[in-house]
Amino acid sequence: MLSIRSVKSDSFIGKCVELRGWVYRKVSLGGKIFIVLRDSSDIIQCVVDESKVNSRTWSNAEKITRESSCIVRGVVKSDPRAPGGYELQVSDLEIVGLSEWFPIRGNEGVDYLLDHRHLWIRSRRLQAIMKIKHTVLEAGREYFNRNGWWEVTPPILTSSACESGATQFEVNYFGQKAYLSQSAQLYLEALIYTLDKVWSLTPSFRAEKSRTRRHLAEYWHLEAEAAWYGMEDMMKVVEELVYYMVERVLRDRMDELKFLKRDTRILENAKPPYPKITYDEAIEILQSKGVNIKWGDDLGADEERVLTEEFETPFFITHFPKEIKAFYMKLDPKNPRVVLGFDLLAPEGYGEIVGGSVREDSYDALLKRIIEMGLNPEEYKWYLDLRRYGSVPHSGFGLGIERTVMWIAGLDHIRDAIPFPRFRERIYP
RNA sequence: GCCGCGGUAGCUCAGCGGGUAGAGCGCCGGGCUGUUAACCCGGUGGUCGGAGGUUCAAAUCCUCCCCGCGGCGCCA
Repeated sequence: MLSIRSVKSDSFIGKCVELRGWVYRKVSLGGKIFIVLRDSSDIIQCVVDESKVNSRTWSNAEKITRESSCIVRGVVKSDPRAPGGYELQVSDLEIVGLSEWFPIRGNEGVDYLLDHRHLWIRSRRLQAIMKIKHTVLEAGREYFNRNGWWEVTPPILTSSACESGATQFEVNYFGQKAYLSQSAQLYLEALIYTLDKVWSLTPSFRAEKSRTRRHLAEYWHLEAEAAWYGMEDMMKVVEELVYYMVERVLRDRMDELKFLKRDTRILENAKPPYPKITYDEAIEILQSKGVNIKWGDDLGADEERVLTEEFETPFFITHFPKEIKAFYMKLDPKNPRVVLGFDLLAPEGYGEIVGGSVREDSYDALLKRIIEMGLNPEEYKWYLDLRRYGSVPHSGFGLGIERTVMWIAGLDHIRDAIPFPRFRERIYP
C-alpha cells in the first residue's frame, strides 16, 4: 500500500496508483469535485472530473463527505494549482466508511474541541505533535539503550505515599488502600542494586487540580537512576539525553516543526553543556532584576520565567535549600543547608522539564530527614532497608515527556502534548 | 484551594440603562469545469447553563448552584 507522501514525487508522475485514506476537505463546482485525501503521511488533492470518470465514481464523489474513508485510484500529476504541487487525476473512487456530518469544521473553541478530542486528534496539528512525541520517546529509549542502561518496569499501583506533598489518586486494591504512582524513583533505587543503571518510562499521576498550562493529572515520566553516580555525572546524562531528543527531532521531524511554525534556531542552539547556576545565584539574579524574593523561598512560575529570559538554552539550577525539596535528596556535605539537587529549565519561559538529585544513602541521615519532614518512617521501611544492605552512593532524575515535547514543539499548552489529556476534572473522552 | 473572565442556534459570537431572539459559519435545496477557510441564490435553525427572587414584563436586575477558560499554588 502506498502512502500519500511517497507518491508526491516526480518519479510517480504519470503513474497509476491506489491510495487509501480519509477525506480531509471537499469542494465541488459544476463538473469537478476536489477531494483532499489525508493519511498518516500527508495530504494530496484528488480531482474527480465528471467527463472522465464512470457514473458510479462520479456519484460516489458527489455523495462522499468530509472524514469518510475511501480507496481512490488515479494518475499522479504535477500541477501548480494543487496544494503541494501534486494531485491525483481520479479514475475510480470507492467509499469504505461514509462519514456522518463531522462535528469539527475549523473555528471551534477549546472546550468543544476537548469534548471531541477523539475526533480532533485527526487534525494535522495534533498529528504533527504526536509524531514529534514519537521521536522524543524513540530518542529517549535509544539514548539509554546505547549507553548501557537497563530498561525496567516499576509498578504503577503502590502501597504508600512515596513523596511528600503531592496528592495521590487513591484506588481500591482488593479492599486495601492503594495509590497510583507519581514517581517510579523509589523502585528504581531498589533496582540499581541489581542492574547498576536503570531507566523506565511510565505514566505518573498527580491528583492536583492544577490550573496551569504545564500540569497534567496523568503524564509520561522518563526516569533514571544509577549507582555510583554523583551530581555532575547525572547532570551530564540529563543534558546529553535532552540534546539527543532535540537533535533527533531536528533530524527526523523537520516537516512537523515547520508545520507548527516552530523557530528551529532555538533548538539548533540548544547544545550542551548547559549553563549551571546555583539556587544562591538564581536568587541574586532575581533580586538584581527587582523581584521580591529572599533566600529560602521556592522559585515559583513567575521567578522561573524571569530566569529563563536570561538563557537561550536549557539550564540547570542546583543546590536548593533543603526545606523546599524532597526528603530523599542528599544534603551537600559542604553546606548542609542545601541539597545536592538539580532542575533543568527549558528556555523561552517553558521552565522545569527535569528534576533530579543525589539520593541520601546513609540510613541514619535518611531516617532523620524523614522525621524532620514530618513523615512516618513505618511507610518507608523498605526504602530505608536499601540503606541497610550494602548502601551505595547514587543519583537519579525524572523527565516530563509532555513538558519536553511542549518545549521542543513550541506549544502554548501541555494538553496538546498528549492525545487524551487528563487535567482538572476532565476525563472524557 | 485562591483570584479574574465567561456560559445565547450544531459552531463562533452580538444583544445585557427590562418590552415577544440576531449575525456569520454550518446544515438542506439549486447553480457554477481549478477549488485552496471556494463563491452566488433560496431555505432551515433557540428550554438564552440550572434553580429561586424582584417586576405588569427578565437573555438583560438580584441570590445561590453547576460547568468551562486564563493566572497563582502544587510539581515533571
